[in-house]
Amino acid sequence: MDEISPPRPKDFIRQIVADDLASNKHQGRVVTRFPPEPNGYLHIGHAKSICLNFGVANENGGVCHLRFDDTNPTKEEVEYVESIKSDVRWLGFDWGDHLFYASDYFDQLYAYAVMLIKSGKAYVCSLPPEKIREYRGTLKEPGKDSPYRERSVDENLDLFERMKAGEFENGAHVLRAKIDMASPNITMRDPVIYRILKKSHHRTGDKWCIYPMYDFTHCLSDSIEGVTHSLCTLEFQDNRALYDWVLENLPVKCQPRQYEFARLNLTNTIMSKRLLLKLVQDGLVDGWDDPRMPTLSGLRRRGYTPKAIRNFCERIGLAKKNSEVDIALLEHCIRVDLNERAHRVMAVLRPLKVIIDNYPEDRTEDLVFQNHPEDTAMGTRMVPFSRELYIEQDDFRMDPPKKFFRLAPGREVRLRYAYYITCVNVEKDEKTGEILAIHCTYDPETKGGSSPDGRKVKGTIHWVSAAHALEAKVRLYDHLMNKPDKDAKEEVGFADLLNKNSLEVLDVCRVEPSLKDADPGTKVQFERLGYFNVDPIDSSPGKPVFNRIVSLRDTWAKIEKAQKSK
RNA sequence: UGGGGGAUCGUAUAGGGGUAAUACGACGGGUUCUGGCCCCGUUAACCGAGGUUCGAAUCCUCGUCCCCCAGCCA
Repeated sequence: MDEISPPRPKDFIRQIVADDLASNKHQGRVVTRFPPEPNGYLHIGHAKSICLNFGVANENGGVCHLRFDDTNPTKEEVEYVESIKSDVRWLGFDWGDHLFYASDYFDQLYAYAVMLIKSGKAYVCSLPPEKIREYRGTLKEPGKDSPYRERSVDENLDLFERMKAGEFENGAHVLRAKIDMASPNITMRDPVIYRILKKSHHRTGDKWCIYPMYDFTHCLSDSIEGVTHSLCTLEFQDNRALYDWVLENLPVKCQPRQYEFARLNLTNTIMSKRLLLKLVQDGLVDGWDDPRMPTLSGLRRRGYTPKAIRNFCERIGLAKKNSEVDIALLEHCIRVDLNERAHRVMAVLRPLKVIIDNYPEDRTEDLVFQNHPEDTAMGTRMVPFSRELYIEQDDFRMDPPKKFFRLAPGREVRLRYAYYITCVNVEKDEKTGEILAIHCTYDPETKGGSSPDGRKVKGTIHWVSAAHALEAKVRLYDHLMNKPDKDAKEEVGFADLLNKNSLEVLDVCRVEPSLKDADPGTKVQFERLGYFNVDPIDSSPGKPVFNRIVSLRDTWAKIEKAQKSK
């Protein structure tokens, strides 16, 4: 019998959904929604919400709607709508026919607002913005009633109608719910539900000059769509009272329930739309899809796969506690995915010339390489070998430290899938002492990488044939932000946190010739180095540019670091 | 301190009265034609004080600390 691993314990949201299903609370339906505002690009934090909402629906035979919360035309653009749709699709989710826009409901929303006025539960307030703020009170002190609070239903109806007709300027009047100016929950102190915004909307054009506020729109949109579980982040906990109030005071068909979970925070990462925008605007990154950005478009360009991101979102868990996930987990997830799927190839990032003295000058051999050492189904390929090669500068030391298993004067190592070579001489610039080339001899008996006499070599290094290698540009990415020092005496600002070394461009790397025509978006493992993506934008035919997605775990680097700190 | 929330290994999550578990990380070892992958092991936590109970991370009481709310943003 197969071992069945125990199912991962359900998070609190999934427990609620399961309980509701068990008690038949929503007649067996599960309807969720992912409700982005089209005012920016999606990032890894949104991925958490997307995976949750679509995940919960998919797991329970339900549906998840994609609904744009487009109630503020001053901030929203079609460009964002399109990028959001393609990012959600890329992540691997399908909303089917369930694509909605809050703006589709503007007529209904207006009608609902009129109902509220008629039942005496909403009024037009003509206080200017700063007075509204003043009347709202503070955290400790209750607010006081607006002088316009007791306007007659007829006057309210007339004014609201005229607001809609465009008779007033921005800010002249607003429609407010009449709830309780003394409520300890500030959200309930007669919240504004409609405001005048003389701005054309990316979907409704100039039809409207009044637009509903989030609190009024969201719950009603959920209700109109028959959403059962409305999942949002923690900062909306106070808003839930208003969400429920609106639905309870209007003749709606169904009452969805709102549940809140903690948003994702990641170490070494900023997630705020404002700061992300600042990075772009200040030219600190290359754009929204800079491979260092936590945006889905940035991660995609970096080379992260949807599968890895989904897996990550599954593993971070879900709770109501504010937390910060270690970015090492994200990196772990992409390594797991690519370890399984990426072809292994040879690339030398910082080339050091090696000359095999006893290898014929005019000879070239094609050697057999595994595309994936653990998956023979991925096949083999031929890689040329010749007298002059490049190896990694890091793989040679004049004076090897302890535990250094690579090449050094007199040492023998294996060239992966090729021959054993022994370093016999080092060519240096007489003036600067710079190493120009390494002279080695090879053992013809070790072709393919193993010796008939069974002798062992400690190290295996990667290489490319100098004459055959392709010159390529490679970008090494590191975390965009440094981790804040918890022991720091003073609060450090955004600028101090920026990692100045988040990008290193290597212009003259040498990669094996098979990479010449790699398609944009191809993900490979440069053996012993890391996983790399063929940049979809800067690569051109025959001239791939590689983005490092993530390095391989590097045990030697740790050993060396430990040695140096002694 | 008006209201709403939250506190479990370094980090993120399980555990809903009965042996505090899993993953990432860190550390050590095995294996190895990648110092990768894989395998094994070690490390390490219930915010505090009372109470209820044979037994409390879990239930109760009182504290402490952290987060959110005073947009005509979402």
